Parts: sequence; C-alpha cells; structure tokens
Amino acid sequence: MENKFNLEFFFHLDSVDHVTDPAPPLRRDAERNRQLLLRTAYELMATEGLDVSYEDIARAAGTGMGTMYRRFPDRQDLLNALFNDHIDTVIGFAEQAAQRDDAWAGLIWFLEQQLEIEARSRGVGELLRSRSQATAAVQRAHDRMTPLVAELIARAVRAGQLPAGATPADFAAVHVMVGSVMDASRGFAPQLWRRALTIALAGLRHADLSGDPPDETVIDHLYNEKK
Amino acid sequence: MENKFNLEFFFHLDSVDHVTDPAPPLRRDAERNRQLLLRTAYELMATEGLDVSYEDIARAAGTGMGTMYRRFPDRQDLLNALFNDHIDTVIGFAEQAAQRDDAWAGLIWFLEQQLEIEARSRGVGELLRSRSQATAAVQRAHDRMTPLVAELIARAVRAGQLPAGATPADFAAVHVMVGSVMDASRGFAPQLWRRALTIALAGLRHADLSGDPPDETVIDHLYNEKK
DNA sequence: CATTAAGTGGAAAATAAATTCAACTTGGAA
DNA sequence: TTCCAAGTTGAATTTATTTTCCACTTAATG
Repeated sequence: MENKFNLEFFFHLDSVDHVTDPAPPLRRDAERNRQLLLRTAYELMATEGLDVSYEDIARAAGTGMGTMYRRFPDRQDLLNALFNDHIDTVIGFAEQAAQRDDAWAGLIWFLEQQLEIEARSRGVGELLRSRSQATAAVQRAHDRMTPLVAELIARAVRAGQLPAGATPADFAAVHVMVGSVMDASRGFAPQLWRRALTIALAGLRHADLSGDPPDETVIDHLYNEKK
Repeated sequence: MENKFNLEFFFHLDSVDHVTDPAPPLRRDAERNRQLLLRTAYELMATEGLDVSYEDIARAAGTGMGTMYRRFPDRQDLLNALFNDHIDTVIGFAEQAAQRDDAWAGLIWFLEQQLEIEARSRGVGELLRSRSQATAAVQRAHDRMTPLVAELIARAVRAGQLPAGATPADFAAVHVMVGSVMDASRGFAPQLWRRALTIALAGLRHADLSGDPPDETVIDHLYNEKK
C-alpha cells in the first residue's frame, strides 16, 4: 500500500516530460549511424517500397544488423522515424484545403499534393494507401483528415461542383485508383498517374452517383483496416 | 539434308494432335488427385490470390506436397491448368465487343465482363492485371486483345463517344484502377468496384485527354512486363 | 588516462517457404 | 494373382529472411 503510493509519487515526479521524452540522448557515433540508417532506409523504400529487408538496409548503410535492430526494434519504429513528418505534411494539406472557399478546388489540390509526395516515394504511397502496414500515426492521420474531406465534399455537392451522392468513400476510391496506376507504372512511365488523376477526377465530377451510397464504414476499412 | 526432310515429314505425321497433347493419360487415382488439387487451388486463389503456398494447397487438398510437385512442377504449370480457360473466355469477350456497332457500348461491356470474372476470383484479377506472374498465355491474350481495344477506342473517338486523345493505355489504366479498388475492398465491400467503374468510365468519357498521349509502349509495360 | 556504459558487428539460431527424394502404395496390364 | 511402372507421402534439404546474442569496440566522463 505505502509502496504503491510511493511508486505513484515517484511517477508523478518525473512523469510528463519523461513519459513523452524518455530518450537518453544517443552517443555521437550512435546518432551518426542512426541518421545513416534512416537515410539509407528512406532511399531504398523510395524505390523498392516498404518491405525492404533489414539486412538490405544494414548492408547498404554499411553497418551490422545488430545496429539496425538496436535502433529500430521493429518495423513500426523505423516507419515512424522515417515517415511521421511526411504524414504531418499531408495532414497539413488537408487542413489547408479545408480552409478554401472553393471546395472542389480544395479537394483537387489536396489530392494532388498527397500524390506528388507519394510519387517521390513508393514507401509513402504504400503507407498512405495500403492499409496493411499502417502505423498508428497513419491511422490517426486518416481519422483526422476524413472529416475534413467529408466536409469539403459536402460543400462541393452543395455548390453543384460534385454530383449528388458523392461520398468520402468515392474520394478515397479515387485516391486508391490513381495510386494503383502510379505503382504499376513507376519506372517506365513516372507521369502516367497524372493522366489517371485527370480521368478519375473528371469521373468523380460527372459520374451518376445517385445509386445507393457505399456504407459509411467503407472509407475506414479502405484506409485503416489491417489486411 | 535427307535427315532434315525426314524429320519434317515425321513432324507432319503425328503433329497437331500430339504436339498439343503429348500427355500419356494419367492413372485413375492420379487424375482424381489432380482434379482435387486444381479445385482446391482454385478456391484458395479465389480468396487469397495467386501466391498461396504449395504447402497450403496440398494440405487443404489432403495430399502430400510431393503430389503437388509431381503434377505441377512449377507455378506456371498450375496457373496454366487453372486459368487458361478463363483467359480464353476473356479473349472471347474482346472479340465479341469488337463486333459491336456501338464502340463505346462494346468497350464498357468488355471491361465489365472482365471485371465480373475478376470479382469472382482474386487470382484471375492478379493474373490479368499484375504483370508480375503473367503466364505466356496471359501475355498472348493481351497481345491479341490490345489491337481490338485500340480499334474500338479509335472508333469511339471518331463517333464522338470518347474525347480526342483517348488511347488504349487510358483504357488499361481504367482497368487497373477499378481492379485496385476491387482488391482493396474484397471482403468488406465486394460491390464497391462497380462504383469505381462508374466513376472511371465517366472520367474516360469526360476528361480532357488532349495533352501529350502516353507512349505507345506503356500499355505493354502495364500488362506484360515482368515486375 | 582509466573506466565503463553504450554501442557495434556479424555469426548463429529461429522461422518459414520451396523443393527434393527415398521408401512405401496401388492401379491395372498380362 | 502377380508384378511393376506410376503414384504417393512426408521427412529432410535448400533457400531466404528475421531475430537474437555475445565477444569486442569506443565515446565520454571524472
């Protein structure tokens, strides 16, 4: 009992700061290696996608496997370190888009910015679209962005810029669709996705979407559900 | 010289039938197992996709791995046995579509038929769209179908049913796009691809495709190239 | 500098799938 | 019936990757 109390007291003493930032700073050589591994992993994932092997990363960086595992005990740690900034950037795009008066212009702009980032890194695309490896950060990002997009779509419908019946799931589908062309054509036609985007957006604008709308939960499954 | 002549003579004698059907007929139990493995593999691939492990197939069929390997020494053999009929069916669709007077209606119908088949089996979809595991039969199928589609598109453009600048690559992109939504939503929204198809087709019809057209070879890469 | 906690490398163990193969069945021809 | 080529099985091997671990460095502190 007193023991428990003492522990709680202790906990409160060095809590807040240390809970979110318990990191004892790295030794200089370790920090150098960490950065090296991150740069290497980022480059490999930009071209190969998220599931480059730890061994490949370590070899390309010139370090041992042990270093890799000590710094990033599992893939989540690595993905967080690599991509959380990108994800924040994308959230920022959604927020900026939501500010716009012209809802449809906002939607186009948001999607385009997001896809530009995905085009620069296959890894980011897989993270933002492939639901299987999604980190907690990605899930939170989608949770944050979905309402903003929903609002933009509702406004665009009201403004007559989108057909009645258009839903956030349709917008997500467009994102997935254009991304799939990007993935399929990387290497031999790195700009083909722009044409696919043109097509998909024109479709969203002109399609008859009056049929029964997709279930509300579809968008979450599409983005958040594990494989 | 005479030798060569004799060989050719021989070849003509027992050619056609034996070249395509050199198979010494299987023992009854072996044939039963073969069918069982094919049914099992088909079902697993319908839900899981093409890369179910040989072990899973053998286990589900209740046979040993050895049987699997004896009958289908490599994956190509298995894929051919499983899917060549489907592929022929799809080629048939393209040919029928090419007959139609209304080119645009033919294109829609062709794509829809193909996607219906893909919807029934994830494996077929991966085979027809993912270029990585494509069998020789799939490559030949695309080689056969591409000119038919190209002709339909040209006619649809002439008839004002498609915007100037629309290419076979755009049609392939639509196929890939809708397929990606199908793959992403299998299980929780098995009909979502229809909505994606509505969107993508409306886009093809209404997009401004006057920009520089994708390179002629893009469609081959998209469908035929190895990963 | 001496000390040592932190860091490193890389070989070895664990995992998992693909593939082989030798010992054992069995269908069906004679 | 007998026989054996064809067929089967599943354990063993290979291949590929992930993960652990410990003997060996090294940065940084007093």
